Amino acid sequence: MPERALPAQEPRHRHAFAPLPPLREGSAGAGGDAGRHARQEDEDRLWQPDPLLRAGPLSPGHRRAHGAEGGQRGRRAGRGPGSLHRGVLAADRRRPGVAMDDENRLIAQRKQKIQAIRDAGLNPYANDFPVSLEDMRRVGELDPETLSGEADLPEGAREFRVGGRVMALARFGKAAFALVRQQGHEVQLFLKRDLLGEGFKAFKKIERGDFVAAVGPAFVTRQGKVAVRAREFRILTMAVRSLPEKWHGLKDPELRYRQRHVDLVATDGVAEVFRTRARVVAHLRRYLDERGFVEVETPMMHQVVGGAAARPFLTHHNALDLDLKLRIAPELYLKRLVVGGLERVYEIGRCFRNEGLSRMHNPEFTMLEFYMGYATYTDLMALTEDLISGLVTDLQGEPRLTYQGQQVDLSTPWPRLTVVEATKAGLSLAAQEQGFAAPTDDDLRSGESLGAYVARQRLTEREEALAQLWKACAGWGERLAALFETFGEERLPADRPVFVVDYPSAVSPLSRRKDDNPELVDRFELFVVGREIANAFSELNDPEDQRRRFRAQLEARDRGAEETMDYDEDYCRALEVGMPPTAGEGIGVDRLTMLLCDQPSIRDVILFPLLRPEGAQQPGKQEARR
RNA sequence: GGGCCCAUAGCUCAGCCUGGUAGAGCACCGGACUUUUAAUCCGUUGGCCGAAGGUUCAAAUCCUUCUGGGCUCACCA
Repeated sequence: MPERALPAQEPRHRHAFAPLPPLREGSAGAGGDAGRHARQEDEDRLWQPDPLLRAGPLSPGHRRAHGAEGGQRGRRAGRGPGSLHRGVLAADRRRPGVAMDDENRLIAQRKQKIQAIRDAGLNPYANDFPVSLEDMRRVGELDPETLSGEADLPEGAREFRVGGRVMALARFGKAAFALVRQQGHEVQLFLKRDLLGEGFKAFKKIERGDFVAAVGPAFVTRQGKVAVRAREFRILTMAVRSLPEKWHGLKDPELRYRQRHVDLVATDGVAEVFRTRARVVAHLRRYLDERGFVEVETPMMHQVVGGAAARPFLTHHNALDLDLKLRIAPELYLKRLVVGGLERVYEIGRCFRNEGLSRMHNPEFTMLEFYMGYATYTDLMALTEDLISGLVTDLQGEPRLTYQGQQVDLSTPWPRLTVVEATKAGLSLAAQEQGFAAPTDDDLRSGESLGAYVARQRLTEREEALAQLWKACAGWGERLAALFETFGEERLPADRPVFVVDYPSAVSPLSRRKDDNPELVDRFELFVVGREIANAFSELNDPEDQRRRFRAQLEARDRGAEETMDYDEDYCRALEVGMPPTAGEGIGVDRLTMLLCDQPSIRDVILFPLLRPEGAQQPGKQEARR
């Protein structure tokens, strides 16, 4: 079935995306320092594709480290220091772009060191000493078991040009070890005074956090580790501000999010999360590209909000004197493209919803939406299984993951439950926990019977969340959806992904009704560990029914529903041009990344999550007026 | 927005209940040490205890307000 529905396209298609040929030597050096580039061997070209850079599975140990870290943060919640007004790390956030008054002893000492380097005739911000990432990797791949010891190194042994940020320093009087890191690769340098001579004086000024480079052969230390014995040593860049403590790293969540650059350097595993996120996005893109989907970019500034139920951000275009809203979803534009003949189309991009923040919600978030002509929501379930289990296998080496201690088996096919089944199961579990009567099939049959059941069991008194929803609910579909959200979602099986199918048409204004039951639509949502990861349906392409659904949204708004869709007549007109039978799906990229990186908060997978501005105007310490 | 909790050295944290001169580890600075793995040893330096107000002879500590943050509930993916 998947094979029929989702054929990978012919090679012809892939050729259209073949990588550009490498730049030629002359072009890159034009107008610049030709000697700088001439020094490197061809294989070391900075811009060349790297045959060694393969996307392998994450090591299990690495993932465990993430989990432990997340747990520790959880336990420490609320205990971290919050003041941000005096620290080395905090100070320049208070006055970005303004002369600092946060000189402290550490910074003054660093500046003195930088001056001392200048006084010695050296450049503390040098860029004339190339280092080879290729060499970094090669040193990293050397096996201490087979590498000959120091005494065995022949004269003229292979030398490596390595360098990066100093992450650890162990100094002795006349020798030292420095662990340097570049692009995730770490190499240990061994520096001896009698080998370096004058260069050792420069080394004396180095601290953790500075960038250095060295050239020399590799050897095995007495501790059995590979290191590069520096024959030549250079300072590349000196840092003015010191890094957080190496052992504890940066714990204060606010500092971590506000100064992600420091977090990335200092907190173990953070850089890896964002490298993995990039691989997730690349995988999604590659998967869709290979199957003939066209990537597009549709407007983010909308005049009519649609495609989801959410409140938008408002903005304004001056020249047109036009009020605009940041998009809450690209859906209606993408389907216009299906009408236009881009029958496999997708967009990966930011959406904006003007709502509260939580561990699961950031006001701007990244969504993949794709539409597939001549397909149904059933086809998309198969595609989703294939896509996500393949992604997990690519990253983990097997279709299995652990999220916050919960093991999830992603081997396909995944179980499917109807909304009615999931609601009944959830209510039955809740009934056992809380001592009320489980619903019968008759209770779930109509809006009236649901209302009677909820009243009889006093469910709105038990669940404040339901009470909120219930007020704006009318009819079977809305009431069932409210009960599913309150009682069903969080009680779904957690050890497997679950497709919840057959949503009520009343809560699915853009979905196609089921042929055998117009109260239901051809729609599913994918839940993993009780979290909604994807939402998909066969698209409604009957323009008259679409108009009725939009009108129903307006009626719901009048009843007090806060988040409803605008009536989009232009979209209905597009449907009148004719949209082929189509299925579409949205996948929350941030939430998917949370699962794959075992991160507890959406803020841990967004580089710069929205934070309140630092508006603390302190009386007596007012900033200069401008 | 509601509830609970938090803010002390560059970083990670004690001290607060029970008010009486501000502490530790790491980092930094000085010294010793030519194979370290959170190196070790010796000696220094470093704080408007988030801000403002109050109680008190005396406040990091008790009270109030403010600012920022975390968790959680509600809406949404």
